[in-house]
Amino acid sequence: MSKVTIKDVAREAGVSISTVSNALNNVDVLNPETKSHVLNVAKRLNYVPNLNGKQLKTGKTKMLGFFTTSVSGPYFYTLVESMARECDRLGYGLNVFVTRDKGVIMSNILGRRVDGVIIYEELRIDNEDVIMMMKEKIKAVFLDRFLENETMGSVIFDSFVAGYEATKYLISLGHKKIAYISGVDTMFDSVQRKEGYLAALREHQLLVDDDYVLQGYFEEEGAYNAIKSFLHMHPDKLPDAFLAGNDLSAIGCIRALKSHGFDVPSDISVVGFDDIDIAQYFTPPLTTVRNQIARQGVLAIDHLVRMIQKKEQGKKQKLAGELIVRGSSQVKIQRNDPGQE
Amino acid sequence: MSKVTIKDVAREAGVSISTVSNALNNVDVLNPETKSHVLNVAKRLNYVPNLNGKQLKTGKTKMLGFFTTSVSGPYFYTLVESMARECDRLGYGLNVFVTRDKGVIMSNILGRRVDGVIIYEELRIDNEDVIMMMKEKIKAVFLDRFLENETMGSVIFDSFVAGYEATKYLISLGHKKIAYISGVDTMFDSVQRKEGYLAALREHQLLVDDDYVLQGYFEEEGAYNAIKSFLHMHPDKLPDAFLAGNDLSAIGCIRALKSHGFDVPSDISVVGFDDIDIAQYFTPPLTTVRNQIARQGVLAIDHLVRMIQKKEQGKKQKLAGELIVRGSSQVKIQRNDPGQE
DNA sequence: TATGATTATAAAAACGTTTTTATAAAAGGA
DNA sequence: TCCTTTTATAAAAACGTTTTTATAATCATA
Repeated sequence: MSKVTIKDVAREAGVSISTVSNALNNVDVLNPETKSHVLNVAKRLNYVPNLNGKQLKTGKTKMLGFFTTSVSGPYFYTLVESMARECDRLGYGLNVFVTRDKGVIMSNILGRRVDGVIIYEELRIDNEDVIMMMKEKIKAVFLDRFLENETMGSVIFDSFVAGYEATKYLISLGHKKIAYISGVDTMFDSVQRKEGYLAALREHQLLVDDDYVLQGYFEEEGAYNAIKSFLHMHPDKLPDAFLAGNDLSAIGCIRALKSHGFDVPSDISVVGFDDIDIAQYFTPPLTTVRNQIARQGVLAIDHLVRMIQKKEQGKKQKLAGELIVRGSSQVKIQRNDPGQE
Repeated sequence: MSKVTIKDVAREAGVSISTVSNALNNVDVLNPETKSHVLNVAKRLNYVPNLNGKQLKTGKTKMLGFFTTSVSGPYFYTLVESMARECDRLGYGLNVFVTRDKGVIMSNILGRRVDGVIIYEELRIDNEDVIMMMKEKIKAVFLDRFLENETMGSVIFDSFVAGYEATKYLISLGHKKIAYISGVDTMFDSVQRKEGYLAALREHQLLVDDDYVLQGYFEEEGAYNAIKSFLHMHPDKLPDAFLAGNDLSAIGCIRALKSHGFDVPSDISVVGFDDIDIAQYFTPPLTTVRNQIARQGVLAIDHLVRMIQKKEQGKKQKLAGELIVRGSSQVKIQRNDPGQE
């Protein structure tokens, strides 16, 4: 227990605890001398206010919560780092909960451990919970989730358009057989990107083949394995290009292709999403649709803090991607001998 | 404010608040019927205990704090993920503070926002602060820092031995001119690894050349640039091997070497440290000294929780590395033409 | 000089819990 | 039957703050 309390300071300084409180929170009502005297005593005693007492009384914790299923990988660390820094800048702390336990989540949110929350979509907080949060006037911003709800905020990346544009880009290079490496079907981004991909294919009357939709789980290993087994099962159906659900899958995909003796991009083009920090350094550097992850984090925090401090209404913010063309994609080479490798 | 409090539950159930409290915390003193009745009412009213009230009274927050300068990159995300999961498993939450602001750090620690803290060494909390933390009986575990202090815990990786062994390994392959890519000199691991490297060189009467100690800042880009400028400034002093301060620098180093037309490992061997998740998938797969990062996180949390719950004394835990030989290193090839490329 | 307004400080209430202490009823023993 | 235990619940105190209300002293005004 923090030994020295406001009472000790009051006693030592020979004033009342309200005077100490006023001095510490510089409520401008005190005689300047009294104030500085109190402050000196507080310093001398190494007084640090107990935050639990403070929080109980004020109802504010100056903490924001981030609830997620993972913090691993470039997507999450970029996000977390940007949010944590923005919190720090704004005088908040960030509580990171890596859990799927609804009880933990709800007792922390409704138990007022934090003044507001950022929720990563994969948690799929159900409607009932959202309604309860609304009733309790919880301030919340959802990431990568389209929330119909009026009072909650959300920041999403426009994955549909990103998928659509990336596919159109590949088509424009002359690729016809384009495969998609999907994430998990509970993930908004994965689904949206696939929808965009399918829309572009249909628009160009290109083949929509179920075999061309692989499961890579948004992870390097997942994509690697998916490609390996695809090449094994359908050696005759080699696509012209792979559209990977995110950069991590693109990297796994390229590794798998390389290990089978294919060259990227001259044999097969690969495009990813996100433009994670290592995308530009990979060999070959990844063509990708940039998702300003750090910006998402900052926007989410800023919005949340405004909702808390300025009673701002929750709003939807949708960020557009930007196609970054690098070395992992190129114009389709029409080979004379169709059976390469 | 969470509208419904324990008082509301008490009133609605027709009992006293102490009875409600006892029912909720199943203190076994109540008539089972009373208890279940109270529980039902609480559930019906969607009662969630206010954590600030609870924390104030009990003096426990069931939160641990992690104070660090960054959460980016494989090292940190592996660490944070493992700590957050272990916290969740043990019924704690994790507060992540990415800051260098001593005021923020101290007011959160001494203000009892958390029951205990994990401190990443780079923060270099000074001795005065450590003493104050001791006086206040703060439970703390330091990561990657050798704390002389008796009452605080620490978990470190034995970077000296790791550096020594890695260097000896390179020497055993026949390499003589071995360069080291250092991190920052305030980082324990970087310094220790370098010391181990130097010790091994001396032991084998090998050249200790200041030009062979580069600054890579423990980052991919940093190492990349360091190698580039080294190759530019000393084209005649090409080493046989690079010992990179961590895997990220090893990756940057290899990229730079490749871009100059060198092959790794046939021209130059490269060895890293940590065995980050992508090390095995890199091309070539990295030879590295494994640092069980996730294990460090778990050990730190477990130890901290025991210090809190079982009043365990703070102790020092030192983890040994393990050399993982992969594709980025090989026996030195004695070329006839010493001036390759 | 007496009165009302202002200033500076103190006292008390409140935040929502848990925990200690008190009270009342039921049960047990002689 | 009376007294002592036990059992079940209620009341009150406490945690460390902030905030509201009260009090005393000073100041201005008439």
